[in-house]
Amino acid sequence: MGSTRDPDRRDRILDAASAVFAEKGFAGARVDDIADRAGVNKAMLYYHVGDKTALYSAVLLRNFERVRVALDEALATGGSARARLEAVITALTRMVQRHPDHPRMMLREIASGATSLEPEVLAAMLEVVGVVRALIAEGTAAGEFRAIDPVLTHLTLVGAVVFLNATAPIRNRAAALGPGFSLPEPTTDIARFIKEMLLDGLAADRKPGGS
Amino acid sequence: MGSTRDPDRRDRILDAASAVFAEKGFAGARVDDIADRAGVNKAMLYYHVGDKTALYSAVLLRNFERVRVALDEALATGGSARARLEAVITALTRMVQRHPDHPRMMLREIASGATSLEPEVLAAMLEVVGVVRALIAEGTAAGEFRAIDPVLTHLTLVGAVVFLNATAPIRNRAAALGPGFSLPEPTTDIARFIKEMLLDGLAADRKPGGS
DNA sequence: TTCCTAACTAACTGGTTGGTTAAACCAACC
DNA sequence: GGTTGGTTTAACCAACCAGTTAGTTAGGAA
Repeated sequence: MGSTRDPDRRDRILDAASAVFAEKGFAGARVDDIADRAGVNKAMLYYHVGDKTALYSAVLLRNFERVRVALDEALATGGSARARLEAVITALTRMVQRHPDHPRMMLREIASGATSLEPEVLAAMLEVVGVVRALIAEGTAAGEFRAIDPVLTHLTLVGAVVFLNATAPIRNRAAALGPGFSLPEPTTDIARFIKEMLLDGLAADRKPGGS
Repeated sequence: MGSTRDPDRRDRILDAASAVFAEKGFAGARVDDIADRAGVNKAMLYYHVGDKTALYSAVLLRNFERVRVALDEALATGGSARARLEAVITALTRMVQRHPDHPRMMLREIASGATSLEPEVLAAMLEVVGVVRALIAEGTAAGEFRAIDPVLTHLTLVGAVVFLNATAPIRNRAAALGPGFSLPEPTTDIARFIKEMLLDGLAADRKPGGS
């Protein structure tokens, strides 16, 4: 039976937890803080979701599901592998900007070696990785992309999207320190940059033989 | 005056702190744990370095200095901007693999928005960024690189190096879960991949008109 | 009305943790 | 052999924090 008082209390709890975990990390997050932001008594977190680790896993699972849905939509646009890859980059960029909590949490997970990531969450992540990997492999097979490692390519892509967006606060702080460093880019600019960079490379003259 | 017993006790403390901060993050790190790993009494940390935040900043400052030196060496090899950029990528990759603590700490800093990064540390970081940024700008001016945002390019580059290396543990865990996912790459492979990817792009056919 | 159960709360607990302190130690110099 | 001053230690403490618990509220069923 759902709550008689507030049916989506669990969602509000997960929202608050996502924000706090992203901001402070697992160890830095205070359960009382999460409860306060969610506007509920702390014991309710334990009643509705579970302990701190269960809360953490629940947040990651929900957030990965969001990404998976967004990627499925991007792939559904059809077209060439390149066109779909561009759609994926756009979707990822929009996702990262609309729900910045998720990449922030994952950055910390990567830093810690994902030692505490539950198998369930790991599986959700691999599902997302698989989508992009398959797309790149398909593009390579179709002759659209160079023969290139699909997993490393996927990581470079995600790394670029996450880095360019997640470093925005640090760049703003840098801009405040010294002049001529600021880079307040609009959403579309970052996505466009990544597409150009990854697809066409940095070199002005492309060497065809340079496998 | 330095310690009469052990002149590099401070270095040993910083080494231990670096390892623990990288593994657990600032909030997750236990001062007692750092002291144990350094093989000293906890009070020695406060005597030689300072409190937990001072310890953290001292570690980052030392680690950034290492990166700066490595980049200076890479730039000193001379040659075209492209050649020097390749040297930089090699140096960064080697650096990340030899001292993985630093990128792990910085990943967490990026995740938290660098709100707790002291100005002194921020300046050390900007110095490193400036080196690569200048090199890219020079290459663009010389016609070697396309006209492209140097800071975003730098971030993409660093993001790729860090991501491809820092995700190794998570990929190994993934490989243990499902078959056909593993990617145990040797050092040089990752550096070569990044060079090809960033310089020549992903596309099999480069479109010259693509801005 | 009475009883039952899910939802909720305030207050507490037991363990942890960053930081301190007073005393001890030790090498050098007089 | 005594003194000085940097170095080291064990023990301690106050604050903090995840998790629990005893008890309350409200709505629906009998």
